[in-house]
Amino acid sequence: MAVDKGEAWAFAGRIMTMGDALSYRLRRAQHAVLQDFVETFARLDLRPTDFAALLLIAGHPGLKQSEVAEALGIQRANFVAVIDGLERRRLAERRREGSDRRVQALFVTDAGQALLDQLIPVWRAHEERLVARLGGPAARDQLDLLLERLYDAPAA
Amino acid sequence: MAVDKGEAWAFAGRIMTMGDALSYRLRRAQHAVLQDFVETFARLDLRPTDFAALLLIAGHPGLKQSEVAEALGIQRANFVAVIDGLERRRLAERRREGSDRRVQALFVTDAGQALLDQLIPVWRAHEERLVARLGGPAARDQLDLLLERLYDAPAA
DNA sequence: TATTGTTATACTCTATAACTATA
DNA sequence: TATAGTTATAGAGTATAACAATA
Repeated sequence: MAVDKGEAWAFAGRIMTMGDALSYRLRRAQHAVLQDFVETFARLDLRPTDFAALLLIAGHPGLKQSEVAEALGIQRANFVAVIDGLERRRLAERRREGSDRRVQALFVTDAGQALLDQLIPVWRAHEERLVARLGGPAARDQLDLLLERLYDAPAA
Repeated sequence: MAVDKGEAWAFAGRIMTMGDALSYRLRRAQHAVLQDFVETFARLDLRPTDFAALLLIAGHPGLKQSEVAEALGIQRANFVAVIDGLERRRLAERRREGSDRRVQALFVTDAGQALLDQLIPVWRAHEERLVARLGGPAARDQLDLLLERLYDAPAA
């Protein structure tokens, strides 16, 4: 491809669009993966955040709401509706049990644990579908590494 | 894969959380990159979609609204506000010029082109910042390849 | 009938400020 | 004063239905 002259936004001989942007590819990939996830869990009426919260609380019983929210990367204010929903469905529960009566300690109920036991294989299948698209476990590990560099790196 | 008993959600001997999920890493990475992008362009009051639209129209003058919307991956209904904004600021314009009087052909104005000429280096700097985080151009190419596999692949 | 641009609407996610009860 | 949880609210981004003009 030649072509240029005059148009300073052309680079290395070709017209640039956001298709050349990493942010664009990330957005497309994230959207595709999210769709697969949502479709996988839709029939169970569980959104990604619900599942992530259940999984985290099951692995670390007694975590505070604000700790779970932070680990999930959402505002504690926005986590209230999430835990409200899980509690209403009797999948998780809040308990004021420490000496500090401000904190809500979180636990997964037996029903929540039973649901998780069902869901883990479904999630694993979802992950394996993605690994297959990527070309195998080695490719997945490579992708994990690269993605981590993007968000672990100091903000420039 | 052995290990299980009782807690079926523990796998390979460790507690699983969404931190092990590809969707989670993608979300984090996409968020980090988007933040860098937004901060880079914030002082110019240009959001990612504005920039992407300008760039695309500049490279392909006369595109229809619906074509730009589709290329950008947004609904044509939601693109109306985007092009409204660009037109109000005299960066792009709509023209009914074909034989089909339903279509709006889009063009970048001189002011829009001048802004783009300023913006391209800023965008390039943003991309180079990301490449540096990734570890170099080879890593970026590798990431591009992997991301494309995620969204180009048939939906399973 | 079908399509282009448009309007209206709704739903999710995210972000912020301010309140309450505790500490 | 400060903190945990909560409420309310506002802004993006996204998705769908329906309409007018035109084909």
